[in-house]
Amino acid sequence: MTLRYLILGLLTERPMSGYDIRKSISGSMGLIANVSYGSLYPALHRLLEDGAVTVEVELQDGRPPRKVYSITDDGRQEFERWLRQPAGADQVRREFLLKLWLGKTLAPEELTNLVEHRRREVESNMARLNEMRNQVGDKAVTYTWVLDYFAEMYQAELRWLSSLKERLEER
Amino acid sequence: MTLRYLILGLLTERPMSGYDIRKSISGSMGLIANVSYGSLYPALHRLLEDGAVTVEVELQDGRPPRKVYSITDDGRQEFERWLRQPAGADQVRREFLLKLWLGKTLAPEELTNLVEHRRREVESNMARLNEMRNQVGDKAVTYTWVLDYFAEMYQAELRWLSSLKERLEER
DNA sequence: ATGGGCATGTAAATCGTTACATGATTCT
DNA sequence: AGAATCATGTAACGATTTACATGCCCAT
Repeated sequence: MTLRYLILGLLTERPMSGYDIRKSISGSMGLIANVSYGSLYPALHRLLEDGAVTVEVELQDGRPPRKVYSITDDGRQEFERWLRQPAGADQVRREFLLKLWLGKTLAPEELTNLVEHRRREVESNMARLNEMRNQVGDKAVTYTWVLDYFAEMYQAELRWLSSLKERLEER
Repeated sequence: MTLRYLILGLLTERPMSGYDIRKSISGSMGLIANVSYGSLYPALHRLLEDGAVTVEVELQDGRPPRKVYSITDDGRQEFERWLRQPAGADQVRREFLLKLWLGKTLAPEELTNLVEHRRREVESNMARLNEMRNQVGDKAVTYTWVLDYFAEMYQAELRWLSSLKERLEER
């Protein structure tokens, strides 16, 4: 259901095709959302049916036609209503934590592997985050705040991971 | 799919009924997982079909019979295999962040509301976490590690929230 | 008496991913 | 020559939530 509002939110900035939306999400918003066409296109059709968006087909030669969606007043209102409603609870699943939690039969070096693997992942996420920071461009302030959020989280996790590593080495 | 392994993991400790499993999860594991009966019972039936668990029915008077599930050797092996496989990517959705990200039309005080609301939630999560810490009992060490993880994360988020609040007050 | 705990389950609805289908153009 | 980009979509499958259905016991 949040995909609906994510789309509406993006369309408040400028009209876009499904393809554009996809690119936009996996680009700058890749950290908090990711979408496949299999969910995106049906969601757009649904929004159209509900009158929250309109389409205009742009014919191109040598390319499939682009269907450019624009948000309507109704859509804007729906989006603004959602924005002001209290946010739903987080839905988080970290398989890594589950394995750690249930991993009491793992040998110390297997635990170390698990932890090391995680560390590498967090570090690669952090690298990606820093790239984003270097190309902020004309994005809204709120964008930088969200980047800061992830920076804090990654740093905290790295701290935790290294203290965990120490405890594992002490045996 | 992780529900399958979560169940198996819990059953390595002791045989349990579906009801027990549910309680156990929403108790000590409430932070990383939550399960409804609508997914739990079918998952148990599936495990039984696959020979990963066995059942024994305990008749009780004045109560519905308990179906107590025990893990089989096959189930144990499957669980151990899963445990040693690299963990899948995190799946995280924080509606709060999405609203912040898209909230460029929100007035400063509306943003403040959003942030304050979030702070209260994080703090109540932290209180819940501290309760858990006080009743660790005979849980495995890995349990405390996971608790530490959440403590770090909550603290980091609170830091971020207060710096955000300051920036909002500066206008 | 009313709500919560005990205890099982099914059905419908929702949400999302993966894989498939198509096909031209441009970059390496 | 082959990969990536542009651009749309559907179908099958999988996971999960919510609501429904049932019914006794115990504490307030």
